[in-house]
Amino acid sequence: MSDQKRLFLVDAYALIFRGYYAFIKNPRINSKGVDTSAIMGFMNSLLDVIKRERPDHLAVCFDKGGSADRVEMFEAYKANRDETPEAIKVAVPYIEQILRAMHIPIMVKEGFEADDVIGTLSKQAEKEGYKTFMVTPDKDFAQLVSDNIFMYRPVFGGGYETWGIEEVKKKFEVDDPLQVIDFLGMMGDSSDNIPGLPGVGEKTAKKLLAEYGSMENLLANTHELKGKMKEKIEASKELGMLSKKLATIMLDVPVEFDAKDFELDHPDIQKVTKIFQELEFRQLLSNFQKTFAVEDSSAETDTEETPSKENSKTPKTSKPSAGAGQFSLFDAQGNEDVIVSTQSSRNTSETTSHLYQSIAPGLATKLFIQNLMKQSSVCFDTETTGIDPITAELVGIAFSWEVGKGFYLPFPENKDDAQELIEQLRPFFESETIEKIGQNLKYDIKVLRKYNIKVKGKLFDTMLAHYLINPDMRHNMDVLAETYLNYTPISIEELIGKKGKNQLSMRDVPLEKQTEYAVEDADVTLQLKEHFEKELGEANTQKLFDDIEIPLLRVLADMELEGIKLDKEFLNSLSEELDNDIKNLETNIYKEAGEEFNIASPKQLGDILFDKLKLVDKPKKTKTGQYATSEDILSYLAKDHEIIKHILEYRTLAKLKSTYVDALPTQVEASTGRVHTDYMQTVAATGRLSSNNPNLQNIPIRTERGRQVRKAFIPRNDDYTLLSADYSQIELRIIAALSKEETMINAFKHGEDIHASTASKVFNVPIENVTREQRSNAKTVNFGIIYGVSAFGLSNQTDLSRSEAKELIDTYYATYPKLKSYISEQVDFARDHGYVQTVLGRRRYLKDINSRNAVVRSAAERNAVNAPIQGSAADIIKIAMINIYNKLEAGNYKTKMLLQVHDELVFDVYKPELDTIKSLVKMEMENAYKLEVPLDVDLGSGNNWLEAH
DNA sequence: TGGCGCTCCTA
DNA sequence: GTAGGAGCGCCAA
Repeated sequence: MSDQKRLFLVDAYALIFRGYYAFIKNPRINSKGVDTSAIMGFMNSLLDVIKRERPDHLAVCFDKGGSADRVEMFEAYKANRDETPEAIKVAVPYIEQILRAMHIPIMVKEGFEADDVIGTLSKQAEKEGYKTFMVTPDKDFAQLVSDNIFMYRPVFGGGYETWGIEEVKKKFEVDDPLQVIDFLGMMGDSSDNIPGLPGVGEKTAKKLLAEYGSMENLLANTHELKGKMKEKIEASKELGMLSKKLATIMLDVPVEFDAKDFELDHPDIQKVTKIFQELEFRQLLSNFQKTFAVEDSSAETDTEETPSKENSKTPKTSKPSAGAGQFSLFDAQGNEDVIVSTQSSRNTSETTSHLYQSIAPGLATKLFIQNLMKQSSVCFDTETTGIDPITAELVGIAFSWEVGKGFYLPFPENKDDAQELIEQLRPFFESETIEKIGQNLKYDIKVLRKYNIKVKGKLFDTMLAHYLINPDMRHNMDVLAETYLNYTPISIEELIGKKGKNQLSMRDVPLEKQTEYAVEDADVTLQLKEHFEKELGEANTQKLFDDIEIPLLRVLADMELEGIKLDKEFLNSLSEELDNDIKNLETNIYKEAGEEFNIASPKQLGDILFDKLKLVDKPKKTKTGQYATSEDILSYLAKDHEIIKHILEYRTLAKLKSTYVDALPTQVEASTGRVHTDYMQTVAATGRLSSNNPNLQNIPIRTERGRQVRKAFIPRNDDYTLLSADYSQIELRIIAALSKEETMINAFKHGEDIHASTASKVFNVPIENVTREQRSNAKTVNFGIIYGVSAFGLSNQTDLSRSEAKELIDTYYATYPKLKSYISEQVDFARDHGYVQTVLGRRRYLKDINSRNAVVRSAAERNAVNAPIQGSAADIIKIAMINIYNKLEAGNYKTKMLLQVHDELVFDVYKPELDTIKSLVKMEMENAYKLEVPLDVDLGSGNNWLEAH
């Protein structure tokens, strides 16, 4: 950096609002009931800027009395801004007080906005040779950017970005920062009540700006525009010029830049401390003291007066220059071989006594591990730098084996040192005899696997336990602790802040806090385990837990870490093709509609189709009062209107492009070059898995165009091939077996086409004479049964009328009488017991089964029918997965299991192993569970997922 | 910036 | 009629 002097001008209200909204979900209320969110948010940002940048000159600018000039120009200007929230009103006097105590000048000018004050000051400072940084998130300021004036913007996820001329040009697609005024004038700004040109949003504004360069030039050439846009803009020329004026920041405010006055001075630490204590800002106070520690010796005196523990532990030698609030993880210098007790009680819950200790490196760690190895059952919890286990690094591990007590082992940031430490723990994690307890162990296992540690021995996962005990509830630790232990753990947000704005990494949290948080989690998890252990036995789900969910956890961890290879180039070319077609459709649709609009907006689309084009007399509406434009409604109209056909195709292609073709390549993990989905083992109430980030269980297959996406999923290299194995009609087989419906069982035993067989019986024709339509209707009823049919639903799904549908269902039940009685037995069972269960005893509780509300009750009854079927199918494939996994491990195969899609498994097969694997997989899947109906598995292999099908 | 509604993809 | 996840538009806090 040059020795040019640097001036920082802070936009007070913008940062206050930002701070306030950052805490909107759980506002900071102190013991006196004052909402301090806004003050805290603002002070955090201010200290952050000072700490990072150490400015020579600094001032904070406020608005006062709104802009008289602007209000005169446009009466609606800022008129219908919402009432300022109470917390912000309270905040301002406090902030002014603090700023005065910090000796930071406050700039306000009656009748001017902070924008104008900052604009004027920065131009003045520029003339005097300063570099000015405008601290604000507000994009309006971009118009002021020059060679010596920059925006200093807090960004999503923490940190700041500096916008110079180049950045502004790029962001706004302009040639000169001054054009930002034209841009804002065209687009408008609802929060500032700048009206903008009607129908012009961000995209159009950029387009117009690129073409015309300025508002004036655009308005002078409106004859070149066409269609609706031409009309609208021509009618709004005055509004356009007005908007531009409103967006212009004034540079002639009567304020004076005074270099001396703006110099960043030593704060009056005592005064600031007093205010912070009054507000109960402990963390902020210690942060403040650290920031100014070197410059003012009174900081140390003050520190001792502070009652808070973390402050008394603030290392007095730590210089701010050492980095952004970094705390050495091993700050127990001089006695590093001793176990250091950090805190012995929580500030918030005095009712709970506990002893949480952090372990220093060296001898203390050795002694700790010796002790650890003597335990028979230990709860542990890893703390990492992020939530994605593939990129996250260990920050520490908490251990607990006695309620109320526990230890925290911090990990060094250096990779080699971290590996060295984890090696010391290897005997523990790989011990077959020590039981490991955790909440969501799949995560910890994946993290540890990256350090080349395979967790062995018995496992107890409290999240999985609770999933079996009560699948309909949520299973995160905070909820469980509150429900079962009547205890509220420290929230992660308290530690690292809300996600997004300035969220810290666990590594930035002081060791004492890490210890409290991490060990508390381990302690709570241990207590939950004791609780759930009993309940598992009572619910008779112990076997399901021990034999299915726990073993499956390791299987899933491996599948997720493995990931699947994606052909990015292929998707890119697919994207281009789609883009082409979408653009063509767009042109056609606009032509047919007579104007341009956002086809992706159901609202706008509905207005065009039904208000403007009046395609239907009485259009259907959704419950929110919009016109319904869903696929089934539109396809009904498609034969009469060309535009509908185009819209439907547009939607299909746009969806395909945005959800799959464009999204998937961005989900490829850089370090592995593969996509790693995350299987959720505890969300589906029926026992199924779900998949996300990305969801690989909903990759298109039904349409020709859509299924192309599957070609992008490929084997790891030429030595491998993809194998897909899927259960044929597993749910129908299950219902046939459970209901003991002989007719259906026999059809399966004879390998008949089940839908044709059903049609033949229901319509009373020989199976070879079944028509396509008959088969299709039979198929719909077959599926309907699984979902809990109604005549209404069936008639909606087919061309049949309500009464025809009812007749079909009646005949169906007459053909399969046992099926009918099975269904009523399930409902009766649910009424009597309050739950239904799968073949393995997985329960789903149905609290609404006896509801007096018929709609609610019917829904529960459908669940009573469907849950055991869907759930049993889930049970069966889970067994198959575990068995296959074990065989693959035992046989040391190179083949890996990659994906599960409810009734399908996908493998990356080493070609020489293909035949063996095929029969192994088929064998394990078909024999995973014995039913009276044979299970049948179809296999396919190929160079991509589509070919494998 | 977050949540909700709508739509659409899967088994 | 069952079970999910995700992208987009839109509006509010």
